[in-house]
Amino acid sequence: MKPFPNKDELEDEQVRRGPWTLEEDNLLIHYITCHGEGRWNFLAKSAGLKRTGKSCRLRWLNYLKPDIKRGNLTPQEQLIILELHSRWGNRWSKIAQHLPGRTDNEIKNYWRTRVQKQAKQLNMESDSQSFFDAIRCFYMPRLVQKIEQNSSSSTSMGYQESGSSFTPIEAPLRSALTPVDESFRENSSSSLSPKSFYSSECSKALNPVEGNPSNPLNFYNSKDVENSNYDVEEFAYMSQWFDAYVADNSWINNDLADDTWTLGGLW
DNA sequence: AAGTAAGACAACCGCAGCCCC
DNA sequence: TGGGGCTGCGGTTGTCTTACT
Repeated sequence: MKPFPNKDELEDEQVRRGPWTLEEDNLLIHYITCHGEGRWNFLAKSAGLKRTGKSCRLRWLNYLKPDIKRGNLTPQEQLIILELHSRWGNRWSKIAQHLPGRTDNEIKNYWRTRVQKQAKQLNMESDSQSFFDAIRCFYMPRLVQKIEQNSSSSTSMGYQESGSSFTPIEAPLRSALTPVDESFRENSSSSLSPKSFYSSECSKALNPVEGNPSNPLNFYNSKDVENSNYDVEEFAYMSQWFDAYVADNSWINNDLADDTWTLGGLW
C-alpha cells in the first residue's frame, strides 16, 4: 500500500507538469487579458491553474503572447542571429530583443538544432574559432545571396526607414546594431554596397596576418568585439582591403560553390 | 503498415540578481 | 544585513512529429 504522502509530496501532486491543455491556455489568456501579467505565482493561484508561476510565465512568453511570430525564421532573421551570436555568444534573450516576435527559446532551439548540427557535420566544435570563421565567411554570405535573390524577385522586400531606403540585408542588421555601430551606419550606408558591407564584416573573421601591422585584420583583432568601436574610415578601409583580398583569393568563391556550404543543411 | 531514428520545439530545472522586509 | 520571494536567463530534457527503412 502506498504510504500517505507528506506535505511536499502533496504539493508536488497538486502541481501539474508537462504539456499544457487548451483549457489551461484559455484560463491563462483570460486571466492575463483581465488582470495583466506579472506576479506569476499569485497569478497561477488566482487563475485557478495547478501550475507553478514559472511555468505560467514561460507558457505566456514563449507561446501564448499575442505578438509571438509563428513559422520558420526568415533568412534576414537567421542572418541577424548569426551576426549577433558572433558578437554576444549565447545571450539568447539579448539576441531575441532584436527579433520582434521571436523568443529566446526559439532562437536557442534554432541554434542548437540547426547550427550546432552543421558544426557536427563539419567535425568542428560549435564554439571554436574555425566554426565561427565558417559561419562568417560561408554561411552568412550564402544567406546574403539568398536575401538578395528574394529581394530581386519581389519588389515588396524593400525597406523604408525615415525617408531613407535600405536593402533587405541592411535593414534587419541596421535594426540590430548597437548605438556605436548605428552611428557608423548613419555615415556610411550610402557609400557601401550591401556586398562590400558584408565583405567588410566578413573580413573581421579572418585570421590576422602575422607581422603585418598595416593589415586591417590585425587592427580588428585588437578591438573589443563586444563594443565594435571601429569608425567609418577604418571600416571603409577594411572593406576595400577585403574586396582586394577576395579578388586575390579565389578559394573563397570556389568554396562558396562547393556543396559543403549550401544552405540546405542549415535552413 | 510498423518500427525506429532524427528533428523540432515545448517545457523544466538550477542558478543568479534584484527587491523588500 | 541577511533571508525569502520573485523574476529572468541559459542549459538541458522530454515529447511530439516527420522521415526513413
